[in-house]
Amino acid sequence: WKKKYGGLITTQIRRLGASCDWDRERFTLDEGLSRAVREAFVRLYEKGMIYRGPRLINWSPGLKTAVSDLEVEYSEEDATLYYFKYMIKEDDKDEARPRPQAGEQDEREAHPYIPVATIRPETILGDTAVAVHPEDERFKKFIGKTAIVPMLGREIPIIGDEYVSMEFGTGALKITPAHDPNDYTIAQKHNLPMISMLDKEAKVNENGGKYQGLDRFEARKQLWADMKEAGLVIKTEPYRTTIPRSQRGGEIVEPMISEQWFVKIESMANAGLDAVKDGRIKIVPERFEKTYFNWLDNIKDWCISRQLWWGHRIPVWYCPDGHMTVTREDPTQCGTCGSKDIHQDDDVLDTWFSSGLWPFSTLGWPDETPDLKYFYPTSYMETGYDILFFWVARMIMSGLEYTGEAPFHTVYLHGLIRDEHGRKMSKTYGNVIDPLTVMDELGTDALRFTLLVGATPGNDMNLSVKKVEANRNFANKVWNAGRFVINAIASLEGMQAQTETNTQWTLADSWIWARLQNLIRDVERQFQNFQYGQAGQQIYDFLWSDFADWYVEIAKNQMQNEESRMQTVKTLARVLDTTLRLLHPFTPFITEEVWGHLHSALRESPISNLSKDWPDALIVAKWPESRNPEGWEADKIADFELIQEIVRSIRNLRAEKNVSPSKKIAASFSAGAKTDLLKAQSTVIATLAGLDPSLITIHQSLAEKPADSAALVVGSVEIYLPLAGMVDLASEKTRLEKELKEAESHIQRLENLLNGDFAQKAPPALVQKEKDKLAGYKDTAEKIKAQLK
RNA sequence: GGGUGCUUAGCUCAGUUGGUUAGAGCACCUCGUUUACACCGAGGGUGUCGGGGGUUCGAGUCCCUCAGCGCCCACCA
Repeated sequence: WKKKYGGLITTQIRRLGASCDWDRERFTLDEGLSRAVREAFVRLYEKGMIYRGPRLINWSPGLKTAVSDLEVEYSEEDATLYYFKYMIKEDDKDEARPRPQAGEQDEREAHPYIPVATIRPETILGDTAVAVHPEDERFKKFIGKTAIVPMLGREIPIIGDEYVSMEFGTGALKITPAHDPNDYTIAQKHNLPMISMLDKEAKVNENGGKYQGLDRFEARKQLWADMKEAGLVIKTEPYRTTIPRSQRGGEIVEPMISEQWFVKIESMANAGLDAVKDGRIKIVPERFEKTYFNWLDNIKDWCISRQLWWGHRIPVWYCPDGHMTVTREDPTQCGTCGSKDIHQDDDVLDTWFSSGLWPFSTLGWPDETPDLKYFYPTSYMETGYDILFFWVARMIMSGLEYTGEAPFHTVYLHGLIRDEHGRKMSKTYGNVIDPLTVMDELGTDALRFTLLVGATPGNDMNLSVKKVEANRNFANKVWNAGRFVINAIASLEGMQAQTETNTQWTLADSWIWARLQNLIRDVERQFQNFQYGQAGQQIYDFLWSDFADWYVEIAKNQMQNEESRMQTVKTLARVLDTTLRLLHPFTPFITEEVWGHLHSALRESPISNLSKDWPDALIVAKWPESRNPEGWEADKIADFELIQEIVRSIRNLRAEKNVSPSKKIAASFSAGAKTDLLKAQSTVIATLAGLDPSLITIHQSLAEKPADSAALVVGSVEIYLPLAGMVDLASEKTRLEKELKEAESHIQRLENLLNGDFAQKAPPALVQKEKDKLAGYKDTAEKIKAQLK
């Protein structure tokens, strides 16, 4: 069974591209791990931290096992509240009481009772007291007297306890210590007997008189019917309450007294608290530390026994005299009396008992193996927040208890995946997204990228196929960008290798390289802060917008020219290489594939020295590092951004005027201080904006504004596009006026800002930045005004 | 009841220590047969950042408060 299902799980994990050392795969019932479990149990036992005792536990009648509090789910459901009479014993009646007359009040005097309400009438069979509030004027006179259990006739005391709320229900409470946690607590306080009235299948047992053998719900019906017959029933009413159900089976869980094994948890819990409080362990996101503290502060002893066939058996042997033998090796005789007639405890351990040992049981503990020395303590624990208590807290407690060290220094918690509207995925809704199907249809990389980029730590994520599709498109973009670069490398065939020194980098070359350096730094920073989604998003934007939409388009042009072809291809290859490295953890398959092709293309090319230090596979290639300081080449970036703005505004105008994209048009620039820059970049501008290179004029200033032209102002640069026949003077005026208004509103805003306290109190660099901006807008506004004239 | 998170474009969501004119994908509209990609390219519209108050030169971001939704924990029979 394990081979089949365990194999399925690891197949899925491999399919997702998890990069694990599969030789170290471990299963919780492996011999080594089992030995660790035995060692852990015996150690705790020898320290007196494990005990066996009666305890009210959550019993699952279907699974026939105890389930932990954490495995119980409460759901609000419709139920019935049953009101009935707890008759006071006749003998206790006041002798001086007057004879009953007609009417209820008198009758009640004659046959006094306490009204009680319950949701589970069958538990009446296990009642051992009736409790009222000691200050309750209605009932306090009954305290110390005796009540009669309906149908059974058993006599039970009436007690006073402040736990009882006078306002709720009837103000009186029946006490069933063996089947209710609160009643259990009250019973212990008052030394009440505990009567179990259900067996392991939740049928009434021998304590239930004539109801013995009935299922709990059947007994409820019958008992109530009989009580009705006997005149003990007051009424029933519908009631909404929370019902405890088993997380696994879904059936109603029954609190029951049972013999179980427990771990005294207090010292382990305190150690676990300290490790997070003093920073030895950090939980990401931080808010879960509070949740963790709250749980450990209120923790109860850990019930570690389970009545299942599946698991590590509890290593305790009993002899007929009841001696217990607890040893690391299976014993052949009783450790106390030597009896050979011994049998092992039937119960197994809670699965989390063994899972809690995982960080070191997998490494050979308790032996001081080389693996244990090298890998323990581990570093990061990555898991879903839903098992913070089940698993993480127990690994921390166990790690500290058995090894004296925190098992890891950081816990990173991810959220749960829901459907696109935030609902839990369930078969009933039909909203389940099967990851295998998604991977088949859209690719593993697309799914991985979606999961990584769409999620923020500790927050649930709504997954939709649409998102995966968008990222499939991205993977396609990576593929095609790769194809372009590889073809570009092939186009160098026959060229002589150049030395680096005579290379002239263009503005675009410098810009994309500087942007890449910024990207490397940003991604590094995002990773440090566990912002994996942000990191992925930035790489996505860089590759798609900066590299593919801008640089590749410019590169096409630069490659036309024999002289600049080689250095352009070099830049293409270098940028692609670095981007693929950054992207690899997100989309390992396609990046590995593209990189492999890139590698072999380079090897055969005149620029093969670019790849001379590369390993055989991207997965083991060095992670990129930026050696350039923050702000490096900021002026080049600013220059290029001006070119981008110019191109965008020309494209914008063309779209507005419906100029066919294939039509190459003329343009005049009045560029002022940017004249040299624009002259150098005129080919770039022409290519990207659809201008005719031979019809471009760039001057510092224009004596005369070209007639019949549309005018644009980008920063301090004026652009004139002679669109004879397409330019309507009136609409041009409107457009320019609109732009002027916009510039003026910026000027207004900035002037207000700079005249306020901002100038004095804000950091000077920031103030200067705003001042520069103001100057820019003023310049723009002046130019637009001139054009309007 | 205690705790915690969410509320940002039509939809699903980013927005890292408070600092430009708040972003993305999808959807929508216009244009495009440029030899990497139509799973594409160019352009376009949409926001009282849930309401109110406060701190600050400056708030989507910090504090208080109210409302709605979700989750965790505890469960008054």
